[in-house]
Amino acid sequence: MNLITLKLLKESIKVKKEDISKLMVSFSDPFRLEIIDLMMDGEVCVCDIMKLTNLSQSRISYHIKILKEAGLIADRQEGRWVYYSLNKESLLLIKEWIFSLTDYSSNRKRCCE
Amino acid sequence: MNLITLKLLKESIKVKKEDISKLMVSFSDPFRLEIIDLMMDGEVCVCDIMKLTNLSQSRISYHIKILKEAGLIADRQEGRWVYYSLNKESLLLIKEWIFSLTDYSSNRKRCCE
DNA sequence: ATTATACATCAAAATATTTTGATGTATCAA
DNA sequence: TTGATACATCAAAATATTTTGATGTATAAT
Repeated sequence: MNLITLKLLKESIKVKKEDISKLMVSFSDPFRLEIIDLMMDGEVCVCDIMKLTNLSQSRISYHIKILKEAGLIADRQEGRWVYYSLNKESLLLIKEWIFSLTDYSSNRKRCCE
Repeated sequence: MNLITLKLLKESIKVKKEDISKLMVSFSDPFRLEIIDLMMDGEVCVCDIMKLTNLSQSRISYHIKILKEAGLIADRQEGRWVYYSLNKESLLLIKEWIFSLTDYSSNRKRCCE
């Protein structure tokens, strides 16, 4: 079974483990966390990230691509610039998943038999 | 700067990006999510996981090791069996981090300049 | 003592991810 | 229309992760 049950306030929803793990891959690299951290203060372009970190342009574009493919960030082009920002919907999905982990994981010994 | 600021209800704490990313690596693989999912119902031994999934013993031990090194799970030996369970402290750390992501990430355009 | 079970660990192979430097495309300014 | 800027993409190399099958260690049952 490759689904995870998120037990939320009102209802249970099922989410594919692959979707969760793909989102989590976003957070599994310190450089991506750095980029995400910058986005918490608002939109950033690749050039902002270049100024604020020591990462090369293509390296940043690569990590941005990972984040985008996971659905974690949105982009908006304005002339030559592309502004990236965190996608609140996917953040909420993660939040709900973490909630179900922390709120429902039992203290029961021996789950099986 | 390799620290992340978690802005919590009462205080701000700083957490190393490497610690967060290591925890997040735990969730970045569907097989580990499967194992974590099983642990939500209580303690499991490797043999339980073998029965409930199609993973080989050494493969499970490998993933368990990743989870353990990230600090996500605790273990308890009882005779020949080792029982693994989720470590609530690290789950809370993740929860707090996700909170700071969702609650404080701004809608502000252009973070820089 | 011998054998079986539960699990860890190891080295090699298989895969996947990340980095680098180069090149390509679009936008804009002179 | 030439040159510069912002960024994406590419292929190759560098690295890291994952899987496999074998072997090792402890515990326990016979």
